[in-house]
Amino acid sequence: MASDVKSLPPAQEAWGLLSRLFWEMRPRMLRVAGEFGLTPPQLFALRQLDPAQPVPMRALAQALHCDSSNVTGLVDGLEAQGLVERREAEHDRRMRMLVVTERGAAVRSRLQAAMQEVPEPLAALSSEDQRTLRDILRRALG
Amino acid sequence: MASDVKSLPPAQEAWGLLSRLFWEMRPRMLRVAGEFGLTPPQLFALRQLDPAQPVPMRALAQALHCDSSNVTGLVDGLEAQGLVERREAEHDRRMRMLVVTERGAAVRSRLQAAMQEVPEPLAALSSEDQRTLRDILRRALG
DNA sequence: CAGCGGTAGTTGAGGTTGTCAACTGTTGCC
DNA sequence: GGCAACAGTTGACAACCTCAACTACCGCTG
Repeated sequence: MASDVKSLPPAQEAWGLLSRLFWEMRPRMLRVAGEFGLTPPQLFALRQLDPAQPVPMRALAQALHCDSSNVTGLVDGLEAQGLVERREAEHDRRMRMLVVTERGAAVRSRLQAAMQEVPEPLAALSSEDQRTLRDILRRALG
Repeated sequence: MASDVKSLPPAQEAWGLLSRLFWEMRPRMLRVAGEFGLTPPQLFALRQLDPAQPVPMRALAQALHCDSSNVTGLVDGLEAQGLVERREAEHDRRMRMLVVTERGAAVRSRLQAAMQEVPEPLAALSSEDQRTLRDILRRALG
């Protein structure tokens, strides 16, 4: 029954292992979001925003692969916590530029640090494996 | 500004690249769920269930990292589509065993195949890179 | 065997996410 | 000026998710 695992193509087996890794990281994401008083979608939204460069809400909607009307509510939440501000755009009064506040940038930074923490299974690899893994992923995604 | 990217520890850079890969796979997951008439949580639930071995709902809740009451509604949906059945447990009448129906197993199988399809960036790697990647991930997660 | 603590699952309240359709205000172009 | 297109909001509606309260059941212990 389990013997056919051996016959999987290498890339497919690798992808399966990666899927498992990500599934196992889900609780951590939920925990981090909770620690910062954010819901997961709010966390993704804040992570997506760049404190150094305001973007219109439309851009955030595209980045999150969701409807604009959804972003309205999401930003409402972030704005209510003082993490983000809606600012009028210079040359187009239809747009509202999303500006990450100072407090928002601080939260985002700590949040990023928590999310970027290397998962145990990868951290346990040898230095050489870590470097090789990085090199391969650079070739794939760089 | 971007120069500090080079100074990232290999494992952390690798993890960052993997995070990006998974984020990019999100649309595919949403599409697959839609194609089978499932919502993403329902997809995860069905994927989690083993057609060969019924489990109590409690086990599914733990596997999904969510509350039991949530699973009630999730299973309601799957059951309404004839993909899953609630069956009484043999020796403990508190439990309801979740049984994947024949139709459920068929859907689950096609769904798994779609999700297991190797993402483009990994598929584009050389055969050697693919094998090396698999070997490293086996060491990390095997 | 009666009772008691603990467990499995459901229900209902309340808040968030997400989509779609309809709407307002604005822009760019003919 | 007029008009199609765009940005964002609103409202309706469905789903998700948690918590607290509840029912039914188990197992143990006195």
